[in-house]
Amino acid sequence: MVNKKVKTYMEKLLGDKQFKEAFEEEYLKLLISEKIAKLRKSAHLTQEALAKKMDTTKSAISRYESANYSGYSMSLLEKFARACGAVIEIKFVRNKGRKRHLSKI
Amino acid sequence: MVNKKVKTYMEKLLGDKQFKEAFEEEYLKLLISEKIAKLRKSAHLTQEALAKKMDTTKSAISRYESANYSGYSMSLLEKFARACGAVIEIKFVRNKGRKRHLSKI
DNA sequence: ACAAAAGTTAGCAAATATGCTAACCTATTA
DNA sequence: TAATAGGTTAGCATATTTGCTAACTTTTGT
Repeated sequence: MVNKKVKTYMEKLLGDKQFKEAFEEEYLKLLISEKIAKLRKSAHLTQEALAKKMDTTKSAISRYESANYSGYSMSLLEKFARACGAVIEIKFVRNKGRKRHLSKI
Repeated sequence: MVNKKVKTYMEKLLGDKQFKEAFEEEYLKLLISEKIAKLRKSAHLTQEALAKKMDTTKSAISRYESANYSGYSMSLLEKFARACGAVIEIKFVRNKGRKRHLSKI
């Protein structure tokens, strides 16, 4: 667990809507690039070997695994997963609390 | 649970690599269109209301929720989720064993 | 039945993702 | 040292996605 001061500071920041949205977006990107790199490695493939399986080039793979890339498409991630012998699972999780709805009251 | 004959037949089909890949891809699409439509409804938004929140138009929303659409990008899904007060979780699951079971689908 | 609201579809311009080539960097190893 | 393998970066052409308008169909409510 992170230091408590940092934690409360982050909570404060995350209270700011604008910051929160930007943070979540950046964080997701980071997650994806990290995850696909990890997936490739777990399949014991070099970027070039994977590129061959995906009908693309190693330079493209490098781009996708780079932390500041953001243009992922589902079809790309699907190809990525398949070439690594995996399957994608995608889930939408509603943030609890905050917005109530009239119908719920 | 599906009828047993159907189940074994599906298992046989899914043993065919080509079929399996096509099936998984189509199934994922279906899942996404279904999931985002469900998400929107759970947020009590009409397509038009959601479109406003996402800075687009209701015709676009309709397209994304249609079962034969396949061009999803992560940034779009991200926008979708945010506008509905949700967060995306994405996971790559390595297929370990050789046999797939319908129960997992 | 009627009107309004909600959802669908087609076709277009602009924006964005993708694959490619080619040059470059960094380790590892013969 | 040289050579090779793995990875990174930039710039370009093509392909795909996205938002838009406008007309259309379906559903809902009175």
